[in-house]
Amino acid sequence: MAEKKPYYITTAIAYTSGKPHIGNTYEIILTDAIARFKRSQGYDVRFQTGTDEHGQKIEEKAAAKNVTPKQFVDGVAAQIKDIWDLMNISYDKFIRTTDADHEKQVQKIFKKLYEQGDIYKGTYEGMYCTPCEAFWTPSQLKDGKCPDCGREVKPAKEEAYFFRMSKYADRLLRYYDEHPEFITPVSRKNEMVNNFLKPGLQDLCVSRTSFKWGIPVDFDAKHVVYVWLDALTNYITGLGYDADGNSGKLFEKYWPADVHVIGKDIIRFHTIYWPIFLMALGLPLPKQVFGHPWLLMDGSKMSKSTGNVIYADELVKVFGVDAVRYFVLNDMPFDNDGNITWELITDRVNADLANNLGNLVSRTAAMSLKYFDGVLADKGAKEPTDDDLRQSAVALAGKVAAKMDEFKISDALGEIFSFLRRCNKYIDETAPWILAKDEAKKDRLSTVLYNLSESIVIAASLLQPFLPETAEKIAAQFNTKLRSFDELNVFGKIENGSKVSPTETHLFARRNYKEIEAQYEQMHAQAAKPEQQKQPKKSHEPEYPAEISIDDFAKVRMQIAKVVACEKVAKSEKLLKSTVQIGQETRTVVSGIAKYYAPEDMVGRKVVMITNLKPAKLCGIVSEGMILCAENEKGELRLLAPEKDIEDGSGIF
RNA sequence: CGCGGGGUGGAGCAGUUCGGUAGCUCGUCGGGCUCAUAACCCGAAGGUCGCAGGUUCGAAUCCUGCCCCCGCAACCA
Repeated sequence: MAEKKPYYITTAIAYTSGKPHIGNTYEIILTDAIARFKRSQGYDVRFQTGTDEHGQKIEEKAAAKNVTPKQFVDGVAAQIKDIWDLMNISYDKFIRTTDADHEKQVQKIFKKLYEQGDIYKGTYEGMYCTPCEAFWTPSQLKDGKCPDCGREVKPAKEEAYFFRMSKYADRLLRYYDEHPEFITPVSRKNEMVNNFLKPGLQDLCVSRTSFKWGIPVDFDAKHVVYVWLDALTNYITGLGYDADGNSGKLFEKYWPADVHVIGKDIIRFHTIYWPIFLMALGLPLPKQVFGHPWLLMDGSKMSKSTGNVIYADELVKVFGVDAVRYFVLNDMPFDNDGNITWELITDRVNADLANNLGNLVSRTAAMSLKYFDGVLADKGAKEPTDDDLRQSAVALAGKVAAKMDEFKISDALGEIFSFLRRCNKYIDETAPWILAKDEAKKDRLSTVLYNLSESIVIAASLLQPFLPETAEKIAAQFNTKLRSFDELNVFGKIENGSKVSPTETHLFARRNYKEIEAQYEQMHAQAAKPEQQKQPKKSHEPEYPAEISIDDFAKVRMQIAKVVACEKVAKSEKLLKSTVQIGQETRTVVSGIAKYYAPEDMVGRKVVMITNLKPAKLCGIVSEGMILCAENEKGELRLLAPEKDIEDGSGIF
């Protein structure tokens, strides 16, 4: 037997800052489908995923929850793993950047690069943006602010280690040229070249002293390794790479990776920094980096603060694992962002999975049982229409593989489902129920049902990478096994005399959207109803406790305030900065009402204000309170005002 | 001029690299069938391909200008 060809595929490791939503989960499903497909083609696949667990953000989140960073990431990593398992992900290795062997290797790699002169110690003098953990040169600043986040930066000097990126830039460009498939889709390549390589690569700062939750630089304890050097190397440490040259067998076998599947937002790290790190280590570069698009919720990016997050486990509760896998795989365009709504997924599941696939299986099985007690047999009673079906069936694997080679998952599924449609049509063409009425046509009827069953099993075998559970169920119903890829060019492998089992439950139930809506509401008793999503896209209903005590209410100090001056906050669409009089006191308050009130409308008004709210900085202005407004579903705002005039400073009870 | 993505029948998308009769799925309407999960099969209606110019025998596709949407970032006290 020929040696199986190795195939190493990875996802980006998930950042353990919180529970991943369906958009994050898409990546692992996508990678799983590719990995399973390659396995079915006979590759010796190794599929690695995992979690990225270091960094300042984690340190802060853990502190906020009063747990150690390690406790915090243990919790989130377990949650992530649960979701991966729920989604039936066939990973071979789940690496965590807090794994002892990974940490040790990162330290060794850092040291090695330092000793060979690729990493050097320097001082960073520049403008530091605390939230971004990033230094910027004066020329990089935008209006004197952080070009990344727009916030204030302050001059700072810090000892830091740097990586000599520029040294490798030419080699990298050459690699791009010699390997046109390296960055997929290609449209992203130009972005990298024009934005980062052509202007000249800056040396990259690869250590931090501003926080502790990271892998310590072992020869300089003040420093922790910059998170990208830590995270990216997971792809080799997970294979047992050793910087001293004692790498394990897995590494020898699987490196370089065949493909890193990642989100389009981190293409830069995977196509510039990662290859350069590898060059410095003297290792071959990954063959391909596939930057997939994002899954959007009803047209906008999912985020907790906008309240439009959908989680995989919720979807699974409603639709089942394979339906969710199918939806994200099928509805994601190749290089455009995809879109998910409860309505879209309902329609998709009904049309493709219940009507086309499920019903085909169910009607075929039902007829076999009804006419032949479930016994399948090719009686050789052929007719011309069979040829087209059989040809389509044996051609299918090749078509699917061609699409998969380009990572056009949706197109690959499209091939399979259009074949299933062909099968449904075949039933119409042959009209088995008419054949059944004529005893002389028994053999023809048997042949027709055999052809159908055979076609279904072929389709199911090809569906296995995408819908693993469903494919197994179909094979079980036809009392056969799913076929490997290279068995799919033959039509007629079901043994004569095999038996079909009755349909116990449908593969996929047809769902109506109202039902889904009700179920969703049940899960989210408090959250916005699906059909309301469209209007207040950005509004988010706070979750109120059922009741509060009078003491809770008494904590809020509200007073009448008089607006004495007001101006628009430059650089902001929504903010007004008002100066208000509250009795003797004057305060500044920033309010997000610019769309509904002009500054000149505000001056002279008496408004209701919370005066003991902790001051907060908005757009660099300290806001010392909150002006109360009513907000309707459309997000329109109306100021609250005393019904008759009353002195400013008056309390509200 | 911050960076990036996008605007194609009611919905979701393909087609744009290398110009040549505008395509798929869903929905709608009409018909057929009854094995099947109100399913399946056939047919039809429905598009000035964001707008305006230009190049060309010919533009969704190339060029110029403009409009709108979204993401990043900021932000709703």
